[in-house]
Amino acid sequence: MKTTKKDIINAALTVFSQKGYEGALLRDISDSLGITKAALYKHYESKEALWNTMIDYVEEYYNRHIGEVSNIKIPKNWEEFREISLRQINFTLHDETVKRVRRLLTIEQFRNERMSALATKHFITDIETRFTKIFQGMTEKGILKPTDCKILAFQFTAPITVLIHYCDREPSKESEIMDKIKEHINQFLKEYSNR
Amino acid sequence: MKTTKKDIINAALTVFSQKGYEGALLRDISDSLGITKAALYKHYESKEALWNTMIDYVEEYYNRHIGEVSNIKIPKNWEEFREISLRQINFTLHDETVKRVRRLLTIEQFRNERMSALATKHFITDIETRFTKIFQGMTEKGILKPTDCKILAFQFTAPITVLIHYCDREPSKESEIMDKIKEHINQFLKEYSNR
DNA sequence: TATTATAGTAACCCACAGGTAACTTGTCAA
DNA sequence: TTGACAAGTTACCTGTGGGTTACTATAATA
Repeated sequence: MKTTKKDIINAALTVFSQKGYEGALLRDISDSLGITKAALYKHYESKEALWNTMIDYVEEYYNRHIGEVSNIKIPKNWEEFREISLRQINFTLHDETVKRVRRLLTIEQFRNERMSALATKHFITDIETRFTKIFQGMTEKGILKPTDCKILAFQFTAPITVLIHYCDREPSKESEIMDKIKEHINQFLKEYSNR
Repeated sequence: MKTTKKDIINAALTVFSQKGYEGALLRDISDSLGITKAALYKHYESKEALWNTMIDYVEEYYNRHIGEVSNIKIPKNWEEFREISLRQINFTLHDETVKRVRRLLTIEQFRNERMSALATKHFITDIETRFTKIFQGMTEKGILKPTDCKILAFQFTAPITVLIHYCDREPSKESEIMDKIKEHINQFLKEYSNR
């Protein structure tokens, strides 16, 4: 059974997201696939080329699973809003690929323009856009009284973003972090529902 | 004029915060001081030792300038609260050492326990503690009606933290990021003042 | 003035990472 | 059956980064 390009990309993502570009060795990647370093060169002409192809993959994966904004479901009430939010948080927090991408963006965001742009898209723009749409939809349905949905979306999501980073850093504290996320959501609902 | 240990630490912080531990070369550090790599070994026995000493310095600098919690001023009204907040944000955003420390923590937080703990302290715990005290003080003064000050502090500071990271990543967008920070503060004040 | 410690230099060593070359093996189509 | 290609291996080259050594210059002190 031969190693596919995709296998290599996955292995690369795992290693790069743990050690960063400089720290990651081609040997780490090849070892984890049970092949030799030289075999990698049958698929990618250099470490740099492997890196770039991996970023393409990462970008595409991310857009497909998280950035996608065309099929957003507008909750019918605040309870459903909570459920949808928690479901998305759980996915983001536990999907292995998404986790690796997040680590990668975090540690490599200052190394090149592309990573920097992706980090902003991932950590700020896309979530904000998504929740802005949700809040706008809820306003239309009369569940939320008219406000600036964009700033509201940012205030709702940013604390969650911070806590997700926290969880990436110290996974052993996941349960208390989840509590804090729920507390934040509760407080938010208390403030904005029924008004 | 001889190179002092402090000079070296500062140069090290600059280089490490730009390239990370692996990416930083002793040559980068020595060059920026106008000395040779070998001269560094008169002061520090290894790259690792230099790194560790630098972290000590970073920790101490941070505690002295930001973590310090004994002399917190409680604002007399919401307008003063805004001023105090903005002053602190401006310091955090522009102090060169603090900026470097933040970059360092960001890119190295997954590499060792010490950095991880420091990152959590820096990005979450300390700011939360500071603003919890401020909100408690304001509650006592009757400016803020009694609530859970801790969660409130978190909800106030986390969005700012996210935007500060954004600004580190894309400094050219500083002015619009500052606008967003101000918008967040305005919205927050609208929500919590006069109630 | 001689001594000694400190901070510096140039030149080197060694381990090792990225990358290449030459050879092998397995699979599949003609 | 065989030729061709893809994917693998071992052994090697080369640059380079961390670290050492032996030597020098300077400034303070006995």
